[in-house]
Amino acid sequence: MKQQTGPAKVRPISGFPEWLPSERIVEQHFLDVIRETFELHGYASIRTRAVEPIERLTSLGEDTDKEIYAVSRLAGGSDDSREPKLGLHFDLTVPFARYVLENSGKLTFPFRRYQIQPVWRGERPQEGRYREFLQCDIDIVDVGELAPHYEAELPLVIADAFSKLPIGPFRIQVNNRKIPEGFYLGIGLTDVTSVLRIVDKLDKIGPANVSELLQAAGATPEQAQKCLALAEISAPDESFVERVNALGVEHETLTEGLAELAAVIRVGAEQAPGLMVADLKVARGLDYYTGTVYETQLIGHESYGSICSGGRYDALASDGRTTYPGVGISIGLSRLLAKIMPSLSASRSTPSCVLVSLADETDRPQGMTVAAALRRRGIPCEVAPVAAKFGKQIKFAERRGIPFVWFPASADQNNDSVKDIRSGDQTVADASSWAPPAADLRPRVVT
RNA sequence: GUGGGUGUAGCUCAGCUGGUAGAGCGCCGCCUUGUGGUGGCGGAUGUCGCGGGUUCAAAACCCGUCACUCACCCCA
Repeated sequence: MKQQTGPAKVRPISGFPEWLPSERIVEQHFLDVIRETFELHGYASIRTRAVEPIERLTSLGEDTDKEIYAVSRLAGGSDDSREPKLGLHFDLTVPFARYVLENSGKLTFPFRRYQIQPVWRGERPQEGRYREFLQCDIDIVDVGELAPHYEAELPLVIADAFSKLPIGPFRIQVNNRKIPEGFYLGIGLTDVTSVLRIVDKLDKIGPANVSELLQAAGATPEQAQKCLALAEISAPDESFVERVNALGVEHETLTEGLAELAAVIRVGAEQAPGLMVADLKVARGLDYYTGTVYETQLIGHESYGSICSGGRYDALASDGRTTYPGVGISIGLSRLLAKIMPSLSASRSTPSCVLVSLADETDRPQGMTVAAALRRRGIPCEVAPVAAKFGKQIKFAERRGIPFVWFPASADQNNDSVKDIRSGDQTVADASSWAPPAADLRPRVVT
């Protein structure tokens, strides 16, 4: 047996990102804003377990199962074989659909909920693509029928949240699955999924390559041309309907999709001009979507992909007798932050606003009393780790970005005083009444 | 899963055709005998990813392996 000389070297695990304290402050700010906004719009919070029976996760599409992380006891023996095999959820919509079925008798419909949790996908990581990441999800489900106006509501909620965050300009692209589906069927292409998948690459590989791939998949040059013509349609208003009609393809599903998308875009144009764009190439990977689909890109970072996606699903939650159609959209918070974190920072790496200094270790009780008085009034603070030269204690605060150092009264100073170490200003202060400027109370996100 | 790139100090990296490790930043101490930031002086830190091979000699060359990373696939 080989002798272990020391602990194994610690290493990051690819695809499982972790933030430093100052970055986590930024993330928490985003979480606070998103949560407040969701609640402002009346969404109730739920949390679901991390695992679902693998069967439930895989019943939705062929592509998903290879991404699922299985969960089992390390020492699981034969007595475990009766339990369902478990997997970590890869999104929040599937667990939510299960939760609705399980609690349908206790929920009131239409039910609107938000859910902020990690999800797991066993993919090869890349920039902005992780194996564990945070999603912030809102969904609305109803019994039997779901009013179409909800499909316009969700992007407006997202826009409200994003407008309060330092992420720059963004655009929500909306499409309706029925449009490409009806269109492809209308021109005689029956493998809708494959065609969608190819057309989805348009931005990345260009029209010529898309055409080539389509023809390799069995389309005629004319069919490929039509697909491209449809995919290239994009409009901030209902004008896309005429442009589609001008292509001269007729199909019942297409007509339905056009009407539905037009309704969503109309509301968007009224309530939030410039936010939504009808973009007929948007496809969305997950195949449980049946109508409206959303993607969101940061303007100027289009090739980064979508940072917030979702859509309408009519058949995801069904117990055989009753169906609960829903519509949802999810912020890929980890992906969003990965892109913009380099341009952001926290004003300090700790919540502490004040460091209470100690002239001598015997003064610690006095320092703790000062700290308690500050905390009673909501001022985050901590007492110096050791009594040291004041210069060292100031440096301790400075390295963490703590803006104030408190000096308790001493033999040569009758009063407590507090120093703003950024300006150097020091004033006499009383722990029962002094307060920092509001802007300094909590760490801020700065751009 | 497939293909490319990279692994040297806490961080960013240098290290030529082999001669057993360096810089900047950061960190610590002192100048500064209880109020920091600038400046000066001094200091600590590496299984050179891991295992094997070639060689008198390997961070360097060869083989393997692992990790990270980029692209494909797919997606937030």
